[in-house]
Amino acid sequence: MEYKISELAGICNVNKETIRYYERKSLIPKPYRNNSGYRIYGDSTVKRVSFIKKMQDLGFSLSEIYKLLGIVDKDSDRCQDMYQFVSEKQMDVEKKINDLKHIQKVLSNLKDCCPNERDLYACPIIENVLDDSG
Amino acid sequence: MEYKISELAGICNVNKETIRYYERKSLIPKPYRNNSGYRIYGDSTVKRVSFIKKMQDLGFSLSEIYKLLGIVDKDSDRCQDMYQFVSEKQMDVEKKINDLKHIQKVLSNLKDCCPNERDLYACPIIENVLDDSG
DNA sequence: CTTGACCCTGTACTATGGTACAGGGTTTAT
DNA sequence: ATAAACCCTGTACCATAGTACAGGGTCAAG
Repeated sequence: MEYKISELAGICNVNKETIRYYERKSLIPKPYRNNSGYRIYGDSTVKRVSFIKKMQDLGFSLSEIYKLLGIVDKDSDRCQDMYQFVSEKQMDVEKKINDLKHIQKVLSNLKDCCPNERDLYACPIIENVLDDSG
Repeated sequence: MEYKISELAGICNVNKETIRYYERKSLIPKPYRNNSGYRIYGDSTVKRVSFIKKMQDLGFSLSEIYKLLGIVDKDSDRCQDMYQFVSEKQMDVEKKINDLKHIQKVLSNLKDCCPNERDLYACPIIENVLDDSG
């Protein structure tokens, strides 16, 4: 399948300016241009933009994602120190999961303890986040 | 205990400009000032700044944190719609944990499959992130 | 054959979350 | 009593991740 920029943007649920921005930042390859100079994308770019968005949601920065995409692109420069980079990310992700589980408990307590919307501001539970977060 | 701005910043491991920035943004209360106009903080601010940093690491924005702190401050304005806000955040957090678990698997596969650092850029596993991320 | 919906480039602007001065006062150690 | 190491305000600047707009070309329908 072939897509013009707005179609790609629509499928990936991003602004088309974002697509051009990713191109400037070399996060996606320079696409084929038709006779009018329009950018024409294939399915691999759909996947790639979706991947970028996914990773971003999970707290990876665009420069980290750029590095990870070095593997996809088989770019030996960007793959320098990739092993260590992946190891560090593993630890980050581990920690993030644990912290999020804690937050999950706190949010859940927050609701259980104050089922009445009006009472929330007096709820003592939020203090636990502070107490446990050190 | 009482702390001057640099002490607070040191304990919380943030820049002292960040502390003043949080004050401007009303994320921390305006502190007591001594005779020289110096900001003097107590332990509650240590907790509060730590909480802010913790939540930030977990993907909450400062404006979301501001809202959550409305409970601590018993501010009925900021607590408007808090119940719904917390419910939404619960779902976000749930989703984030699941996605991070997936990333964890991918990162782990990435290392297992290519124990030689030089081979990483040829590793086929990263494609899975793309394939599974839709 | 023109109107509207696209596309292009280039540049400027935005929000978020800080960070870095400049220009001045205070405190502390020698 | 003076230098180093703090503190103050105010403003400017930075990176990240976009978003908007000006000024112009292209294409498809009526």
